[in-house]
Amino acid sequence: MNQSSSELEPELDQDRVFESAAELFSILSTPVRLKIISAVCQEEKNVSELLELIDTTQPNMSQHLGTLYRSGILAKRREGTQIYYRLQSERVATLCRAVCTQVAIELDSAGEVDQSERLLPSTHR
Amino acid sequence: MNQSSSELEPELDQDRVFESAAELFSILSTPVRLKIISAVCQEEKNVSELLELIDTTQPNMSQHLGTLYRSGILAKRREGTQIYYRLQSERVATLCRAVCTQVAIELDSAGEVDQSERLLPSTHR
DNA sequence: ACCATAGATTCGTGCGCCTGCATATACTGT
DNA sequence: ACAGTATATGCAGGCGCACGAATCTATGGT
Repeated sequence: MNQSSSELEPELDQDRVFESAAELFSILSTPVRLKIISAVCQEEKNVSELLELIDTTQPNMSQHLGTLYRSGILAKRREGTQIYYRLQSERVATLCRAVCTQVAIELDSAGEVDQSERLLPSTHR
Repeated sequence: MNQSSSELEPELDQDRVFESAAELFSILSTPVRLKIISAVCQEEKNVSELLELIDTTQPNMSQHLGTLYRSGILAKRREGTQIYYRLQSERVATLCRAVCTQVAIELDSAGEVDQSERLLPSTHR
């Protein structure tokens, strides 16, 4: 029943950890946001530049940027009328890179790979 | 406009990668499912055992197990009336472990750590 | 064959989130 | 001060999903 790693930390903390982790995963569960993270991964970009890279409306972009900013994943910097967003959490960047790389490999080798080791099947459901 | 890593792979694939990755993140965006993964991380468990560990109803548990099974994250094995679930995708396990460990560290050191490096703020709004 | 138990499925409800549209704010140049 | 561009915000529609309650299916024991 007690599966916490340390007896000093009650399992109540376990719940909070899972909730926070789930929250983070939830923020990353949108293709647009993943594209944004990927776009600002190397260098900061302003909203207009992001709009050229990612196919969405400006208000929608702004909304997603706001979500990523409030969650602490992105940071922003004003320069005149433009606002540049950059990656704040390097951990998230690493996470996204790792997952996207894996998924890319899985997708690339379509059905050639053993089903039992697929990270995510192409036909989900 | 063209930001794909290799010119052999059109950016269309990029979209599919992000979509699949987002789908995976979406599956992991629920505390209950993270708890399930954590529970079967070491050894397989049947539904009753999982119900003792995780506070939810039986139908709800079955639903989440179905989602995790269809997505290829879990595998199941029948033994009499009981059905044992185990981890199918070791990559997902590694992913969850890494993230949960990080989040745990962040939560553990509450406000003692530099805000600029938080994986996820505790007050996410 | 019957009953009990383990687990899955169905249905309905409510909430949150993504999206599009319209509008508002902020800064620059003249 | 005004016009124009860049970005943010408010609002309403719609879809998906998590949850609860009831029901169905399957297996084992007697």
